[in-house]
Amino acid sequence: MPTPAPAKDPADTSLRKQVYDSLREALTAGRFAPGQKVTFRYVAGALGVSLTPVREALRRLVAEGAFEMHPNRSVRVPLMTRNKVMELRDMRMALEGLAAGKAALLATRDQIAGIRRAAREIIAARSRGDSITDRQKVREFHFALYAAAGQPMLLRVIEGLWLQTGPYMNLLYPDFISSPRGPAGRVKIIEALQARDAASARREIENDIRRALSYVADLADEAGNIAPARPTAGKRRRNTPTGTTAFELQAH
Amino acid sequence: MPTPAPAKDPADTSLRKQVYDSLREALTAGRFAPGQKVTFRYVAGALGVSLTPVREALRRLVAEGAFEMHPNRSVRVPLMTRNKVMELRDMRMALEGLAAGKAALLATRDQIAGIRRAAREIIAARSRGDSITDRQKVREFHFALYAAAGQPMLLRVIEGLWLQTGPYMNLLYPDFISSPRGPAGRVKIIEALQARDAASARREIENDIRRALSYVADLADEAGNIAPARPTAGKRRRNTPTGTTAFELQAH
DNA sequence: CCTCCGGATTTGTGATCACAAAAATGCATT
DNA sequence: AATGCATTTTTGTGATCACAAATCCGGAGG
Repeated sequence: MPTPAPAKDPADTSLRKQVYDSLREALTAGRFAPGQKVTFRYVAGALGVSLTPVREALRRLVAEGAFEMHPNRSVRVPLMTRNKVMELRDMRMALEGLAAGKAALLATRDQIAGIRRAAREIIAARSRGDSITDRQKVREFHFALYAAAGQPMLLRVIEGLWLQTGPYMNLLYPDFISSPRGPAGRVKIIEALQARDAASARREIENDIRRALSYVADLADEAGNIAPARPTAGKRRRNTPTGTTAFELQAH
Repeated sequence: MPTPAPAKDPADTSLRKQVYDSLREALTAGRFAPGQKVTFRYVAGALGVSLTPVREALRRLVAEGAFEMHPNRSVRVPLMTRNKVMELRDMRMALEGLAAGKAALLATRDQIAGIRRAAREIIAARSRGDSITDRQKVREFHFALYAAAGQPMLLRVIEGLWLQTGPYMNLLYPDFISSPRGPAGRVKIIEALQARDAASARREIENDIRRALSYVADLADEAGNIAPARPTAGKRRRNTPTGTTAFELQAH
């Protein structure tokens, strides 16, 4: 039973961790609107826990940049301006390029096989228009690659950057993924791994990230407004749980 | 009055922030021994606050990698192995090189002046053997440079990496800083800024970090894994606590 | 209709309590 | 003296309470 989530620490059953995972999952799944205010008591109510674990989970996500806390001490989902996306793009190019280069030098046969399998599953999902598993497998492909670099601290930082870009990667669908060069880049990466060609692996990853994030950046204007859905102009009266975007809770 | 500390959010007077700053400062000042256990109640007692703000501050530092939490749910100061230092070295080279390159393209005349001033103060402090202000000014030099890149998210990540390497940078003193190429590198960086030469600025920063962190990495086996460690020896567990370094509190 | 101001409500912060897991301690047995 | 086991102490976790700052809301005055 391969769980899609990294499941980094299966032994941690603390409520704090559960809240953290729930929020993180909801964030990457785009279940929070950019700019939306998130109160401690709302999350606590939605998940049926007290404030204590919610505070710690939310604060950690703030420290990781997944949420941001304003001087008015209110927590919101960050708005992405074009400049911010470009900044994340450059950081990701630098670090994921570094990881890909290391991976090319160190990847075992089994690891390469896993990466190739993820690449195949991306093509399969994409061919049948399943954008959900598409995104999931893209993530799997990348992190299987970076894990092969054998640098856990680097992996953590990269995960943090993905968490920040996560909500906005939905914007790549369905238009961007129709681009012809998508699969070709991954093929080249796998070839680079087999050839132990670090420079090539690095270059291909950098190109991949540059293309995708530049595309996203062009969709974000300076105000942080993004094309799809969410007019958001209208004021919300009370943040009754029905008014805001659903943060579907799993009962406890 | 330029306060040496970044003072990112002067308005935040919460106890949590104060505890966070105290711990961070104590950590970079080397007032915690690597591997030392840090309990919530100890910190709370030392600073005269309740557990609540301590928990949140410590957890944030764990999220940032400044401390690490073991599966036994005990918080400790991380031990740096040689591999970890090398990993941090490569990450810092990538990100700080990126920042330096951007800074070369964007730095204003005033910003360059500030960077040059920090460089002069490094030389002054070093010539009179004042390693405390030496380190402080080195930090100032680097972050003035990176701030000129105008990329706040990048700056945050770099700060996180410095926080992790911080306790071990004491190892550079007093031997390493006698190395002849130290001042020359900074001169070249400033020249690169004036010439708007991004590639050169990047290369010089990378060289600087490579030299310093490689030096630390070679010491890490002894410093990180505690002195004894006969390669063939058996258990020899008990990392003699070195008498619990003082975490000097400021009363409240 | 807009602005400003008052109180009522919401919301983050910090302290305290109760509890369970983990570590430390003491004691008896071999 | 060394080892196994039960007890006590320490320590992290989560819930709850009290409080102050921020926000919201409605009405008076322009």
